[in-house]
Amino acid sequence: MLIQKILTRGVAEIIDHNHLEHRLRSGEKLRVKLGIDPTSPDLHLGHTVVLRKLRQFQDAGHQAVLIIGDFTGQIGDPSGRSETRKVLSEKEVKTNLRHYLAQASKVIDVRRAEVAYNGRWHGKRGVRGLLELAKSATVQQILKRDDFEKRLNENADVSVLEMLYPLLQGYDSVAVKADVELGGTDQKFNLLMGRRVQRYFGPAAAGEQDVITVPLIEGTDGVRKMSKSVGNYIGITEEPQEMFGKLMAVPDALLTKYFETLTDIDEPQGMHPKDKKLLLAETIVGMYHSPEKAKEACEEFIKTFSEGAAPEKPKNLLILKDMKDASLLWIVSIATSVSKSDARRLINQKAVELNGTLKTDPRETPPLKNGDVLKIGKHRFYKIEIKQ
RNA sequence: GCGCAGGUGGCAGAGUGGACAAUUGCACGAGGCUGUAAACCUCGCGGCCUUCGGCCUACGGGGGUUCGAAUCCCUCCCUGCGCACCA
Repeated sequence: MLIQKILTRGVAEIIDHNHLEHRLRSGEKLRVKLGIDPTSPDLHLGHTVVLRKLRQFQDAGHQAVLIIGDFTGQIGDPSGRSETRKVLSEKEVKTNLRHYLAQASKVIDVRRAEVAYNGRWHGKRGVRGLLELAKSATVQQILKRDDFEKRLNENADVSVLEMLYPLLQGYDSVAVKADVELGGTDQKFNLLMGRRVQRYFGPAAAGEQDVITVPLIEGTDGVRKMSKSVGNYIGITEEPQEMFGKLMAVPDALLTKYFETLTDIDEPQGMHPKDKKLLLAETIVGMYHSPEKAKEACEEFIKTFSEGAAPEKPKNLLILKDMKDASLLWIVSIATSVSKSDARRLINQKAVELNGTLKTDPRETPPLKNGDVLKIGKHRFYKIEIKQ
């Protein structure tokens, strides 16, 4: 049952499927590798897809091995888009990791996972080791990577460092003797490179790893992959209310995928899309907070958006006592942390309401008192709190 | 190193001495319609203001020409292409 789930649910591709299935059924304890990125300490739902897969392996008694790319992270990973990534110090990597693990623990059992910094082996191997590693693949093979090929065709640059990356990452598999490696579909090339590198280092490795790729999920815009930089993500530490709201804003087309990759329940059939989404949102919020909070968030959501009432627990806006005479413009600007010009536009566009009354004069200095509710746009509510 | 072509707002991409805070598309924001979905329609989208208007800062960095520069000149930095090696 669990084996079946591992092999099918939320899976994009398995290489080599038969081999892996055989090993899973053999009862062997497998070492399952997952590389994590020390540059982004904040996890969003997109990250959980692969973590959930790892969790399934843990539940089946296998050993999770998390690889922290501290070494590669410190050199600065230019892969992916053109923007050069910032280089992280050792300290930053450590801090990020702490946050990462704390958040990941909502999905996997961190205590039972092995955590390894790849600096531990790459640091020792030195230039000689690097050159040895460089022999494990040909330039042609490396350039087959879609991303590289595309960029070459577009005359965008591909650095030598980037070409080395798949190999360095692949060597991690040798170092930790990985039996299986997990990753998003975007990682397929690198994961396969791990197999090649393992083959090259032969006896030192435990054989070639099997590879499971999981789908990348689109973010709240429904188009681009969920990512922090695009801003279409749903963070797993977000407040229940916010998380719920974001999930409800996701386009319907994503429902099936979200149910499959982000939850353990199956998408209900014949239900109104909105109700499916409510179920989805409640389920997911329940997973990262608690069923009670999820229920609360759901009720709150229906109340505020379906019925248009003010929420129970809006974001608080603190106002100092001597600022009580502040203009509406100023208040809106502070609340939304947007420029005054933008705030002015919002007011002009009839997006600002105070206690349910439309406010259109930026210069007005509304008499504020504790508990007043400021509404900006459709879904931003702020509760006024006068502080001494 | 030499030659050529470029570097414009979050991105793409116009503009090539005054009418440019800069056409347009995407993204984004607000309003409408809805199910805070999609699609669609309208408006907005550098900053600041006493806003049918005014001011400031901006077109890779610096300097210059001019009444006036994103637009011309010099210089520096960056990118791509070609040449130079293989021939």
